[in-house]
Amino acid sequence: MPDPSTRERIRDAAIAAFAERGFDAASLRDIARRAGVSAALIVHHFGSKEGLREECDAHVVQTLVTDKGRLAGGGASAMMREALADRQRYEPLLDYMSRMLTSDTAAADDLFDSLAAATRDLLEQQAAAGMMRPQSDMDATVTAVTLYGLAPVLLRRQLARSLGEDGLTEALLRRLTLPLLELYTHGIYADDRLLTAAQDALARPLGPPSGKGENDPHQDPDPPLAG
Amino acid sequence: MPDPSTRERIRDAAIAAFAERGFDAASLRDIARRAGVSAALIVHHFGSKEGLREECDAHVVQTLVTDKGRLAGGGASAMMREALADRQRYEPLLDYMSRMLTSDTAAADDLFDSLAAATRDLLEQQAAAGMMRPQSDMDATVTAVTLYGLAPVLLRRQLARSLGEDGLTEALLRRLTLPLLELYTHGIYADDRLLTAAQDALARPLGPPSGKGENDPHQDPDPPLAG
DNA sequence: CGGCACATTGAACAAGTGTTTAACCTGTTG
DNA sequence: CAACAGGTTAAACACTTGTTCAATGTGCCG
Repeated sequence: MPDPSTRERIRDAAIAAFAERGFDAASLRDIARRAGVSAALIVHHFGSKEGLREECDAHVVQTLVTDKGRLAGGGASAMMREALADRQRYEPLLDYMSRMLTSDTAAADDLFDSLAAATRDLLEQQAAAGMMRPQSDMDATVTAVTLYGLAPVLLRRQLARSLGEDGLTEALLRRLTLPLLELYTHGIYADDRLLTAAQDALARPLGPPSGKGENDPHQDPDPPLAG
Repeated sequence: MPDPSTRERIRDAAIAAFAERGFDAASLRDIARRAGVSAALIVHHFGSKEGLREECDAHVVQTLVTDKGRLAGGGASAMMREALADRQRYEPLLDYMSRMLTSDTAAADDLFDSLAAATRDLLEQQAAAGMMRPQSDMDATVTAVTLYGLAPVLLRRQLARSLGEDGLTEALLRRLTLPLLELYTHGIYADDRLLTAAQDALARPLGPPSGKGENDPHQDPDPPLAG
């Protein structure tokens, strides 16, 4: 590719800096040093640090979502495949994305909506192909599956550390493939006990705690951790 | 409870400030104002802002994990149950926890390890009771289930927005209960196609992409999003 | 060449940062 | 009472922050 314009160099340096240290902690002078320019030039080009952020947000969203229609086809898997293939280039983007998704900016909402839409496309496609069990609440399923797909990215540090790997390596992702596909194919529970109990509990009119306490699934909003 | 000591007032104000605006963005003067003291007093009591952070980290971890043995018994569900019951008090803690888990501090690692350990206890307990299907890689399952349990907390803003709720309301958690329990009980897929394909792919020695591209599960590190 | 637009810069600015210092107040102890 | 210890503070310090300003280059058009 031709040598990037100064604007682009600044933008990429900013993305890297924001990804590494966060928006507040990354200073204009730090970004300027990375890009080999002066701090004043950044303001000249982007108006303000906030303007720079908006441009970075937009660019990251476009690169991750819109660009080359990555999501339209293969879902987030294509994204991650590329991320693995060219890790050095994509790592800042994933860091940036994580920071974005936990912030409350309009760009974060756009990004999440795009990801959720891609997830919905994929699931509906699979449902149409008869690969999916009928879902009682498709919107909730789509949102949950999107959340679950993002969790390994947001918590990749803990994920890697917990399984003794160094970052989101291919070995780590290989290792996760089967357990996750098993979960999505058969679940982890051997019978319907918890599910039917929860169905019963939810069928009751909502009211005060039943008093059964610990074992009342109605009060168990976090089945994954609590069963 | 008796009126809290000045130290505790400062610590709680700091937790709220850090949770709301992040460690860097929350200034000592801001925290001081919330606690009704001077900035100098904070340094007097905690040595430095970093010292204050460490004490906040430790206190949050203890409150969420150790205190009253919440996790030992009911897993994160007990935690969330309390969080719902006394939302105003626990919201800062959840915000703080989210920020902590995505930072790279020792306290974050401790917290995650505690959560993972609690998850492991629960799963092993359920396995012993014959409630669980046999898992091919228990460590990976434990880590994944822990990640998935945290995802709704870390992304609670997007979760709520996506399903048209205002925060982690009880209605939202009720709505998620069945879809998630269905997932954990039956999975979402109707047959073994994807799973067996992945098993085959992983059984092959690792090498270059098979050329099948989009449908090669070996290259699909993110089943939840990509199927 | 002159002139104009634009990229680029170092220096300065006001505001805010964490931290230090010296003092003040308020008890308690001898 | 005096002396001390500790909680508490306002003020100052050195520093960094985002931003502004005036100036210097640089290339293009007439």
